[in-house]
Amino acid sequence: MPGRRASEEKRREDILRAAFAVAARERLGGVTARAVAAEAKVSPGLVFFYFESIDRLLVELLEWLLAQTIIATDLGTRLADVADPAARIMLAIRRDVEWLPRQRERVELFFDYWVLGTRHPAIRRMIRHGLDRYRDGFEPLAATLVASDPDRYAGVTAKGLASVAASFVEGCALQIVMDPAQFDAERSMATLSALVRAPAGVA
Amino acid sequence: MPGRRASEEKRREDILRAAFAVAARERLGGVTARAVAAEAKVSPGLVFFYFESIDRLLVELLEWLLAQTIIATDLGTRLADVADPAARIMLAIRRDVEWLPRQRERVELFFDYWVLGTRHPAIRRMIRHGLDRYRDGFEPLAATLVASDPDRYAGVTAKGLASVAASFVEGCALQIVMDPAQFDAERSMATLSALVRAPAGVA
DNA sequence: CTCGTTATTGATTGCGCGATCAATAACCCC
DNA sequence: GGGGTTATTGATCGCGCAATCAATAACGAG
Repeated sequence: MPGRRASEEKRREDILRAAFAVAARERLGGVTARAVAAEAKVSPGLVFFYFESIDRLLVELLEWLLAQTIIATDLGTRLADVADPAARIMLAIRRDVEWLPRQRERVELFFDYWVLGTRHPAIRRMIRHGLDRYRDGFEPLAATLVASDPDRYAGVTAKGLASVAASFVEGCALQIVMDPAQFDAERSMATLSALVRAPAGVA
Repeated sequence: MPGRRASEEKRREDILRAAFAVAARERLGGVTARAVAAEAKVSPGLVFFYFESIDRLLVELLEWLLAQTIIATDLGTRLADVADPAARIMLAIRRDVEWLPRQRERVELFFDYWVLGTRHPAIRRMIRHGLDRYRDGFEPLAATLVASDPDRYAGVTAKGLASVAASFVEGCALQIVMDPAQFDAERSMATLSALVRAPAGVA
């Protein structure tokens, strides 16, 4: 029945949360006005009252998701406790790789958005920005590492190392989402450490 | 006008090629019966005559694509000419990373399929299999490398190394598709080589 | 030349989607 | 408690899609 119920931000957030619930369950393709409305227990029309279009809703959902996830990544930062620069960056990588399987729904959603972004300029920009931020997060760690032993890391730049680290983690994400059983995070981490001859990042 | 024209495999292939043309231009979402039919200059109905459903068409297109691409990867195999095992695997990685930007359409298509695969079991299996094959392609190279200097590569297994190499290349693919201008393949390769202290794979 | 076969057509059906909007019920203020 | 405001509804429109199918034109066989 029509009429005022909740107002302003409350409903917006309800609907966004509902959209996330639907997306987590049925992926981006399942996020339709009707499905979101049903999940939020409102009428389809209300979705368009708060978000002018489904497109707009998707953009705002991605914003919400990015904000949330970056915070989550910053949590548990005891990286500073690790003295050895090599061990520190390995730990950072390990932490991220181990985080992936636990947040598989979310990672899958990111890939959905990633693909959507290849055609949707606004989303593309947001994803780019997200990836850039992720990569840049490695840069201070990489810089410290390179500075700590210039001979060993001759030819390695902080930017280059950050980029390689990001590529590696993102590649792991791909494999994990597609076939979690097949992917052996421990083996990959051990291999990486042995390759680079650095501590494996086990705290 | 109805009637017999070409028959059997000819039309099937026409339609598959048309589907690929459409997909390359407009991505998987653009592959509709109408669009493919228009591209192949036949009527929409004919698409269903040869492929029972659009789903089926997409599966066969992926098969076609995988077959083609694996062949393409095998081409130019002068890897055997490179004596040093480390240089050889680095060259393999470099070759793939440099291939990515040139075949961006195709890579984007793979990602479309990848997303589709997260909900479509048959496609998921095919993509998994493709990724496995890709990873396994590194394994002989990795095995030779490890065997060539067991001390240096203590703790590195062929499987682990192959997996790491695949993750890295796949991560590069992600970044390249999203932001080709930003991604510096040369820098990444140089960093990787310096990290592993192996020749950079420039022939 | 004819007749059966078959590849091909295009109109059609049904569906789910995004989006719109007039009607309406809940709320606030005076 | 009445009237203006606004959040909310649900029926509705138009669209593009996958899929169906009766009609039909091209062909081969005899």
